[in-house]
Amino acid sequence: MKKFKFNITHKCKDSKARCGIIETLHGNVETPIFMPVGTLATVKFLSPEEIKEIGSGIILSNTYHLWLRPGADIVEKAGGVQKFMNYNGPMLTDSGGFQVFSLSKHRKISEEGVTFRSHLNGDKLFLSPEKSISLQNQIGADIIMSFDECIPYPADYQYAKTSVERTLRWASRGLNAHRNPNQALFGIVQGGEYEDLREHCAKELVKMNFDGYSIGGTSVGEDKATMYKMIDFSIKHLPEDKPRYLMGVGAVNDLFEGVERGVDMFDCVLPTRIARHGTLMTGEGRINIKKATYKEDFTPLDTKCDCYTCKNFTKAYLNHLFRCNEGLGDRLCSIHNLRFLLNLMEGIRKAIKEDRFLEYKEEVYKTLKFDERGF
RNA sequence: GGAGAAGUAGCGAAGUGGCUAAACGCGGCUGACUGUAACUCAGCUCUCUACGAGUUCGGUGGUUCGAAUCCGCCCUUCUCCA
Repeated sequence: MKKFKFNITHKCKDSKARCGIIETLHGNVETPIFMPVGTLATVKFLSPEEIKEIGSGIILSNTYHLWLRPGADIVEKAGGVQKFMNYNGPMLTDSGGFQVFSLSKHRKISEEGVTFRSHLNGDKLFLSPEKSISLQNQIGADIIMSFDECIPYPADYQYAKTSVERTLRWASRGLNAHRNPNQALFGIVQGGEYEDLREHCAKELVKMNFDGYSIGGTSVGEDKATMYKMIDFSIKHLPEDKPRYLMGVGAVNDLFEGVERGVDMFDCVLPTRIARHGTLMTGEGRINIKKATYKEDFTPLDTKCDCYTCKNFTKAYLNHLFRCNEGLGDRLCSIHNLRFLLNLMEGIRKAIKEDRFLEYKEEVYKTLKFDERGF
C-alpha cells in the first residue's frame, strides 16, 4: 500500500489552477506549492527549524550530489535523508537528470546512461536510470524523479526527438527498477520547444502510469513565452488527478503562469541563490542589498513581510553583513526570499479556494513592479 | 648627531630607459543569477566635452629622440648605531 496520495480539493472556475493535498509518509502538503532546494541535504544556511518556520511544506534534494558526497549508502545508514539532516517533513529528490544539462562539459550520454566526470575530483562516474532510482531508493525521499535528459534551448529537432525517445526508455527502465513502494515516482516530460514531442512524451509517460508528472527542460535559457508554451504543450496531455511539477521554476510571474496552467509543484534555486548574492524579492521588486544606498537605511526589507528577517532587522544591517561577508546575511536573506515566495503561494492557494485566482494574479502584478525577468 | 632603506592610483604591492595609464590583490561601484560545479560570476574603478584626448608614479631641476625607471638637490617615512 503506497503512502503517497494526491487529492484535488478545489478547481479554479476561470483557469486551470487547482488546489490539492499531497499526502506522504512524512506529512501532507497543500498545493500549489513552492519547494525550497536543498541540494546537499541542506537548504544552504538554514536549519531545519528555520525551514519549518518559513512555512515550507516540502523540500528538494539531489541524487547526484548526495551520491558523490557523502554517498547514498551513508544516507541510507543514517536512516534516510530526513533523519540524516534532522528534517522530519516531506522531501523530494531530483534524479540527476538536470546535471546531464548543467554538467554538460563533464559528461557523455549513451543509451545505457550518462558518464560523468565528477565536478569534485574528476572521478569517472556512471549514472543510469536504474542506478539513479536505486540511489533514490537508498536516499529515501518521499517523491523521487525519473532519470531524464534535460536538453538545452534551443535544441535541434532531430536531437530533441532522439533525446525524448531515450528519456522515455529511461523512464520505463526506472519504473521497473523502483523498489520502494513508499516513494512516489514521477515521470518527466521533455521534448524541448516542440509541441509534437512534448505531446508524444507526455502521452507515453501517462501510459506508464507514474504517481505524478514533471515538466522538465524549462528555464534553460528560453524566453518566457517559449517556456509557457512548453508548459502548455506538456500539461494538456497529463491526467487531472495526478500532481504536475514544473521543475526549476521560481520567478514570481512564472509561478503565476504555471499555476494558471494547472501546475501543482515548483522548485527553484533562485530565491536562495540570489539571496546569498544579496538580491532580495520585495514588494518593490528585486533589490540588491549590497548597494550603497542601503548603507544608512534603517527600515525593514519589506514592511509587508512577516518573516523573521523583516520583523527584526534593517536594510542597513543586512548591507553591513554582506559587506563583511558574514554568513548571517546569507541566512537572513535566504529566509526572507523563501518566505516571500511561500507567502505568495499561500496567497495563490487562498485565492483559488475563493475562486479569485485571476483577480489575485492581477493584483499582485499591479503591486509588484515586475521587470522583464518577472523579478 | 651618524649609518642604512624606502616613497607607484583609496589601501597593499609589481614594475628599474620605449611593448606602461602602469600587473596583481584588497577595498569601492554596477550588473547577472530559474530541477545549485554558485557565500558565485561578469564589468567598471586617474581626469575629461570619453570608439578619442589630457595629466600621472614624493617635489623639483637635469640627461635622453624617449624617464615611474638614469643623475643632482630638496621634502617625508622607517630601521639601526650613538
